[in-house]
Order: sequence, then structure tokens, then C-alpha cells
Amino acid sequence: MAQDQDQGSDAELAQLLRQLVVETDRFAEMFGAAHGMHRTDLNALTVIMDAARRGAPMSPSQLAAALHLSASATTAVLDRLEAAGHLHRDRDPTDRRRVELVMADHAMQLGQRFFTPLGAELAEAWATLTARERRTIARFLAASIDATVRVRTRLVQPRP
Amino acid sequence: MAQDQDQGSDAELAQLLRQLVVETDRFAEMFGAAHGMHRTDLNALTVIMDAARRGAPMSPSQLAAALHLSASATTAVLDRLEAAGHLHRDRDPTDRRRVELVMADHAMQLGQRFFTPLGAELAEAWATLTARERRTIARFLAASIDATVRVRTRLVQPRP
DNA sequence: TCGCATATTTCTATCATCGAAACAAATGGT
DNA sequence: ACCATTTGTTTCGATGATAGAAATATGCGA
Repeated sequence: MAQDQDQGSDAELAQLLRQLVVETDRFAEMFGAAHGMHRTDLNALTVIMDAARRGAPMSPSQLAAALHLSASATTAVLDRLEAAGHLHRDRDPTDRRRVELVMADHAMQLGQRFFTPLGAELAEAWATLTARERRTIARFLAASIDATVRVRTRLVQPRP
Repeated sequence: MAQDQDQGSDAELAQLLRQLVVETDRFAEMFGAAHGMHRTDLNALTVIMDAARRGAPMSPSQLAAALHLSASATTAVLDRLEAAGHLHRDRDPTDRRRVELVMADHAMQLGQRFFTPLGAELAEAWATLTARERRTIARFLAASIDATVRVRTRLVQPRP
């Protein structure tokens, strides 16, 4: 059993996609464990880092929304990250209720260690792809992302 | 800033991949929440289901290894799943220490509800792909999986 | 049969998360 | 200018998933 559904069938692509997600998750999990962090902490760190890179530093409540976490759980995450020296909290001087999350160099270096080896290995794996193939793949990935978001949205709001 | 790194650059593909993983995770999380289950329970269910479909039913210890979970945590997962009516435990009559995990129809139906809508939406998103494009994508996904596994393995065993 | 290995469960402790309440600061109506 | 309300964050208390160690049960080899 294999030839009537192989060679790029929907089933095969879905199976590969699922495997890739599983492996990526496992990688993140092991990296976190190697650095004494949980998935949530790593997720938080990447979200905060992305925001900082976009020039839009985050507040705890924005982080809570991004991570689908309660406000109190977010405080706990930030306490852990701050204790580990990955970031510090700055009060916004114009609105002193707000806190701005500032990454420490520490965390930037950690991010490097996280993404660089994976990025290098992926780049090597993709080295033989032509420009045309890359466009096809990008289109595939974008379409898959959209499809996933659509299904999820429908799950939340089954009634129109 | 966008055209010198767009159009299928490594960076763009990596970014899309990361987004896809995030969205997939989020989907799984919301589906689980909608059915009163956690990520771990869902993961366990899919692993057990895959094994059953391969004709190789699992034992708790195999499940523990597959999920990177302690034996006791695995017992707890199985207790939850059994209480919810998703599976039952069968003692292996030849080696009565062993337990065989048997899926209930209940869980199969849940699996259907989980994968069918997503599968349908993905299939629609991929409907316009040619056979040649599908082969390219399958190759890309397989190469990416391998690369991720390689990096993870190296992380565990940095010394040769 | 006796001792050791294996499979699973039970027991106890820890820690991430949640919900509610507290606290602090800003905003708006009067 | 004052007080009520709203907003942002943290603290407190409780719940529950998970880990580690010990307990239980079974199989296997000397």
C-alpha cells in the first residue's frame, strides 16, 4: 500500500506537514529544556523579540493576548524571564501604568543560538531549490497558513 | 524593505514555516479546548490512533516514550482519556504486566472531527497545484523535516 | 524456587496556570 | 479641581499536570 496515494497526494502532503510540525515542536521543547526554560517562556521570548525587532516593544497585556495566557500567568512568565536575566521591565514615563518589556543582550544571544543552527541546516537543505520552486513553495505555505486560520476561525464562530 | 529578501529567499521560507507551525499549534490548542482536552491528551490520542491504524497497538510505556512524558504522567493522561470514554485498557493475556491501549469509537469520531475540516480546507487550498509542484513541495517538506531532526539530534549529542 | 528485570500504578511534591481581588495610575463628567 | 470609572499590572489562593520515588504485579533465568 503506497502507490495509489503517494507522489504528492493531499494525504501525503498533509502527513508531511504534520510530521514537520511535530519535529519543530520537539526541537523547541528540547532547546528550551537545554536552557532551563519551558515552551511558554520560549514562545514569550520570540514574541517579545519579534516585536522589539519591529520597533514596537510589547507590554505584558499585549504579550498575554499573543500567548493566550491570563494576566497573572503572564506576570509569572515575565518574573521567570527577568530572574534569568533575559529581559527587564521599564515603566512607561508618559503612562506610568504601562510596562515596557526590554530584551537583554543575554536573550538576543540565546535567540541567535536558537535560530542560527536551525536556519543554517534548513538553508543547506534548500540550497538546490530553484527560484521557481521557491515561489511554488512559498505559495503553498501561505495557502496552508490561510486554510488553517480559516478553519480555526470557523471553530470559534460556527454561526455567521 | 522587502524586495531584496522576498520572493522565496531562505528567510522568507523560514518565516512562513514558523508561521505555519504557530497557526497549527493554535488550531490544535483551540480544538482541544473546545472538547475539554489539553494538548498532551490530543497528542496522546493521535499517537495511539496512528499506532492502532498501523496495526501496532501501543502500551503505556511506548506512549510515554513517544510523548516524552514520565510513566506517572502517562498514567494520568490515560486515566483522563479513559474517563472521557476515548479508550480502554486491555491486559495482554500472554504477558499480564503489559497493557494494550484500545481506542473507542468515540475517539475515532473525535479524530474525524479534528482532521476532516482541516483536511478539506487544505485540500481546497492545494487544489490548483500541479503534480510537478506537489513533488517539489513534498521534497521541500521532507528535506525540512530531516534538517530539523538533524539539528535536534546534534543538540542532544554535541560530542561525536 | 529465588532473585532480578520489566510494566504499570500509587503517592507525594512541585510548579505553571487561572480567577478574583488588590493596587496604581489615567480619564471623564460635573 | 474632585470623585467615579476604566485600564494595566501584580498579588493571592486554588487547581491540576507533571516528575520522581516507592509500591505492586508479573515474567524470566539460574
